[in-house]
Amino acid sequence: MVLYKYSEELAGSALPLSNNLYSMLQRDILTNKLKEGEKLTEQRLCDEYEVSRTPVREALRQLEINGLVENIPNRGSFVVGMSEQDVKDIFDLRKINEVQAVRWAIQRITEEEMTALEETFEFMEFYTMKNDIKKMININRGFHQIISTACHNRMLEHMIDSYQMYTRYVGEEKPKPDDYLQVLLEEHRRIFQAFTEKDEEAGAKAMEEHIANCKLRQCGE
Amino acid sequence: MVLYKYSEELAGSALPLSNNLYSMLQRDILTNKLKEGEKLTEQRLCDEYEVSRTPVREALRQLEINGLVENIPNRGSFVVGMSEQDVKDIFDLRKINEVQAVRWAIQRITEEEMTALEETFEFMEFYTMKNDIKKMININRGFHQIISTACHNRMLEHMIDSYQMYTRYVGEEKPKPDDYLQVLLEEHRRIFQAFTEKDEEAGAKAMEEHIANCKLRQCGE
DNA sequence: GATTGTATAATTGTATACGAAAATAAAATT
DNA sequence: AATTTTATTTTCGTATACAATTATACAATC
Repeated sequence: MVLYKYSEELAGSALPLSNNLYSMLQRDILTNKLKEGEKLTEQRLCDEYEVSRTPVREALRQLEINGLVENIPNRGSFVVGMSEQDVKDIFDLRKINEVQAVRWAIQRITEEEMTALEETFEFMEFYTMKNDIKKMININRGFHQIISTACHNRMLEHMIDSYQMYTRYVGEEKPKPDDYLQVLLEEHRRIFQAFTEKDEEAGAKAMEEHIANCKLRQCGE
Repeated sequence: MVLYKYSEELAGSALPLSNNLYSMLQRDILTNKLKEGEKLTEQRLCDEYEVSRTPVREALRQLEINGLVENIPNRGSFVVGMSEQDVKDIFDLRKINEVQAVRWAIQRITEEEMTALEETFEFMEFYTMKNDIKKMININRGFHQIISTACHNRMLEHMIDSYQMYTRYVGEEKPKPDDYLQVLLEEHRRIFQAFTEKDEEAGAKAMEEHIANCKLRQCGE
């Protein structure tokens, strides 16, 4: 079942998530194709994305909820976007919440979830060996996804899932050092090991360092 | 300016936020008027809320983002709703994040924000004296709002603001003990005092206990 | 009787139409 | 020339229309 999931992505194109208008606009804002402060005229989006106003408006309202767009009544929608500071701040946020998630997950993980986590980690080892960064990025998401599910706090899971997207495209085309995947793998190994040993403190520490490192790698300094 | 804000609410009706369709549906899901699993046919919502399908669809898509509604393509929208466990979980989430917010806020609060916080706290004292629960609930929101702003982490502020709504209607018509406002005021006094003394640890502790108490008061046990 | 196939109705997804508000351009006034 | 006023255009907010999909009802078959 987990195997199926990754082989599906493996078979499919490089593009991970659905390409509905909402995701596309999200991507284009986060990758700065649509710039901070820019006005998003509905008709313009209709033309550029080749859809009618109804789906455009629906997407804009969704973007408004997660703060990527600001809507001023009767005046229009404006890109809010994310500053470099915002991105750093989100890594700090993710750190707090995902550290807590690991703690709860280690306490509450089911056998089935543990199997999935194990399988996923093995995939990570495999694709590190193959040096396939693209696959690793997808599997990495899966790894964290399993943890956020395993903490059995539906709202924390929801929060982690929705905040993950803000940092999704950060440092995407930044050149990676040769040992990038090895380092990433070792960070995940420490997290995974904390699960096998049911060591909450070790898990919390490993996750905290992992996200701190992600922040360093992707934001620099 | 802060004064204006509250006097505006004072003059206005009891209903705090805007009564657009999104807020109304949100309220009706969270107060269980629309029940878990219930299908939300667009036409039915048009009839019941007396609007056309366009705003209905926009609202449904927004509710989907914050997880109150699930949308299955070509089949429709279904109420997800919140279990009692979810509500408890959210208080735990809020605890983690608002404790962190207090820490950062104590470090980073501006003079202007400090003045606003002071003013707000004085309003709390005033309405506790007047024993006006409705006003206190609004001002309470304002108090926490100022803190989430003062932490100067735009994304944490956004998170706190959006998660606040999940517990907004919880225990609303539950009878309150006689000393309810006094107790609430004292909890806030401890938080406020931590700000005046710039004591991060005291602030964190006060906020943690405050939210734990909110959970106790509103969820019981 | 249960199951499959077909016709009908209901519902969603998208496009378009129209009134209202705002932005812009042009004309009139100081 | 600068400012105000008016007219025009653009854009938003909402309603409605139509095609595509799904659900339902009913008949036919096993």
